[in-house]
Amino acid sequence: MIASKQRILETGVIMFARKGYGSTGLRDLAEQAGVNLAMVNYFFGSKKGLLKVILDTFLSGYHDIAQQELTSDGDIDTKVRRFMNRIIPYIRANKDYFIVVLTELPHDDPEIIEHKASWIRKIVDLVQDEICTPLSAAKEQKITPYLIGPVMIGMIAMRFLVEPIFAKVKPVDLEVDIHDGYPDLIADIFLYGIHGIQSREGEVGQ
Amino acid sequence: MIASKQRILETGVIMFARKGYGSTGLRDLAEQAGVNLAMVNYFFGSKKGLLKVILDTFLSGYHDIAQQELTSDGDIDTKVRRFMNRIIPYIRANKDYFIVVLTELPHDDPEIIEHKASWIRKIVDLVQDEICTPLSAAKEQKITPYLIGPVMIGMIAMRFLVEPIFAKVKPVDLEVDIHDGYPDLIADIFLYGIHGIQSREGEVGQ
DNA sequence: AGTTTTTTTAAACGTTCGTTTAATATTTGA
DNA sequence: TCAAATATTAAACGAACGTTTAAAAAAACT
Repeated sequence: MIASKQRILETGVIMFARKGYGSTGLRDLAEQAGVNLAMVNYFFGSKKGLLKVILDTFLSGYHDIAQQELTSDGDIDTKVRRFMNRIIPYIRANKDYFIVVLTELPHDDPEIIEHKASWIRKIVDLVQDEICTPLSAAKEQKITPYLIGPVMIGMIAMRFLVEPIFAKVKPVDLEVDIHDGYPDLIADIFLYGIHGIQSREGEVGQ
Repeated sequence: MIASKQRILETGVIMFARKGYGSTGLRDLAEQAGVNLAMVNYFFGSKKGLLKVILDTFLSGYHDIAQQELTSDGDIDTKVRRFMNRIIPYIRANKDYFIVVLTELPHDDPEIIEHKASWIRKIVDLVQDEICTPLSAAKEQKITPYLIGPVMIGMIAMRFLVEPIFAKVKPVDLEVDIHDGYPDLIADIFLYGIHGIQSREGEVGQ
């Protein structure tokens, strides 16, 4: 990719994540990227076009990982653990992309809502086919991807959404919490939780 | 509260949630609320002042619930279950507030970052004192509120963040997934998960 | 080398932005 | 009932917005 276009994309991700899409001005962005104002529209058509590329870039990468790790061999535990061990480093390496995607996810701009919906649809289908259906086959039907999907992603995701504000709150470094075994730890919490509610009739604890 | 002020607040929550703070214009907002443009600055000082009130309103309610349900009697399981049974209906009843808070959480506007940080600090301390410390006392130290907090909130929260886009994706009604036992279900997944990783030496599954 | 295509620039377009002002209407309280 | 405080209005402020244009510079190609 042309250096200027690349610089605009990178700067866009950073600024949209830190200031929000609507609060980021194109003059500000162009200056930070070291390019002329008109280059944004030249390469991306519009401000919204830049946002679309950012969303597509992250979500296609996310979908690729889900596709690879959820559809290949193994039982549910193996798949979940494999998925977590790839998706968490991916998100961690693309924190600002992730923040832009999550903060723009609920907004209802008709031009970009289709972009998001088409990706989400694919990912929901993957979780349905590879996790929910096998789970429901083993036990009685009760878990849908619309229920389990957000729970699983939420366990992973919220950390990165609150990290910028945690940085202002927590005295020490936050990275130490994400050690080598972190993806396995999250996978274990999730799997113990899912298997727990599937196997019991009574109550947990007390 | 004065009717006009109330209407501006309610409309602000809805529009910030649907379009984003930065992409919402004050003229648009005033017209939707049925008030004069100047009333926003009259009652809230500035656009940013309106956002601060929205953040404070939701986060103070959130903190009150955490305070009440986490500091009163009971073991960890009881506290978590009690908390979930109050916080999920609270978020559900204030979906748009919640979306505004979450989507504005990572942004670094110095004027409002202190508002967010002071609330987050209090909530982190609660989770630390009431959940992490008792957990770590029972077993060896390894869980911090910065690790467990986002996991717990994420399990609850992500649903409401993706709900607007799910509505475009899922053919049927999403509300059916949130039945009466939903908070207990989430609490169970969380508690089975936490107790699972605390009690094992080996691996879960396969 | 000369030609075509692509990239970059400076300037201006019209619009919308958040905010302020000063005058008017309404409500409040003595 | 009349003065004081509060609420509401229309209009305007300058600044910033996203976008477009036309010309210049650079790169690619023949």
